[in-house]
Amino acid sequence: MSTEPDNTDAERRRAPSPPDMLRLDSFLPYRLNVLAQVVSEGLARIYSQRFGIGIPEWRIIATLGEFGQMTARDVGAHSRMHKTKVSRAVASLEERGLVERRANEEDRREAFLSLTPAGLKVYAGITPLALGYAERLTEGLAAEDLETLERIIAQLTERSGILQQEPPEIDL
Amino acid sequence: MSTEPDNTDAERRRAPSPPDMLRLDSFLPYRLNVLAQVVSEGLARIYSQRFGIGIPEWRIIATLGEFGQMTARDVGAHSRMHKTKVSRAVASLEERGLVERRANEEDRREAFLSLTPAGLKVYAGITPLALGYAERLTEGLAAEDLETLERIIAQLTERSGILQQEPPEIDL
DNA sequence: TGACATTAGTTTCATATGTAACTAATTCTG
DNA sequence: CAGAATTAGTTACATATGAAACTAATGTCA
Repeated sequence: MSTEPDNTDAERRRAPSPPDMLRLDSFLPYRLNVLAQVVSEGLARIYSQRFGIGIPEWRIIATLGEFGQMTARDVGAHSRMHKTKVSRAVASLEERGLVERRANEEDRREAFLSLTPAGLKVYAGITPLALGYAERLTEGLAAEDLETLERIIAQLTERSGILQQEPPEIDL
Repeated sequence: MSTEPDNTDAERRRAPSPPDMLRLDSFLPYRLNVLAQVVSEGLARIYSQRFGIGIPEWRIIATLGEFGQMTARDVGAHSRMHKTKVSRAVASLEERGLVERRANEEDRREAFLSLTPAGLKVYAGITPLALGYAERLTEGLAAEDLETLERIIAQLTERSGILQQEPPEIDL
């Protein structure tokens, strides 16, 4: 009941004893996760202490800083954050005077969010630090590799979205 | 290349009139995070329901499945999980009879962890699903791009480790 | 040897998170 | 139009998490 015959043998190294061998060090979901986590933490270390905000708050500030005015729903959709996470982070930012809400008179379920002047200041303070971090992170890479990376990330992100739709019921 | 990489916030307090623009859609830490999350969730969707285990548990099973016998410390170091997360996940797996501990008689602080036969069965069940998922995820990519991706991920992971000013307790 | 430091692992505690239930507003259907 | 269904957003609750304190074993060094 163990094996599935659907592994391409091209890059499949037949490994030790028992079942299908999974090499974590070359397993893409795992590698991606480790990298993303380490990068996120490294970046957060730069701004969290200094500006007293966490990752979800920063994402909201960055999104509003870039797009100006959005509903909570759109912020969440764009940054792929759960709506309760967005709701709580926005509440916290509003309390601290960094974000303000303006009710949409045409649909009063939603509200437009935007940065206050104080919020813009935080945005302006963190942005160069964030850009500097990304710059230091990638400064060893060839420009061409960086381009390839961005293209592949886009492809994979789209593809993984598509995979969600497919029937999660495979055989077995 | 654009700005000074060493901007202490004292120097950067006043922002350039329009703040340095941050485009989230091409900001690497952000893109990486979105991708990793979406991929992780997609994979977890496949095994969590069916086998009743979460991400930390799966990582431990995968690590022990690959390396056979390790201490909790080494599992954590290899999979980059916090030691309390490892501790709790191992406790849960032991309770369910998927992992067993064998005290190290030469150093009784630590114990060797390994998969039980039942744990091996879960490992054998999930592994082909995980490999299949990764396969479907990347099947649209050119083999060459995939190689490049893996190389860059390795480079960035190492680089981001170096960028940590205050290394917590992670080696590798 | 005997304090002191270190290490593996656990537990405590406060916080962060997601699911599901909820409110209020809007849209859809007949 | 009424009532059902949907949607934006919040809240309640249970779980997951990490920092720090703790336990027990080992290492260090005078």
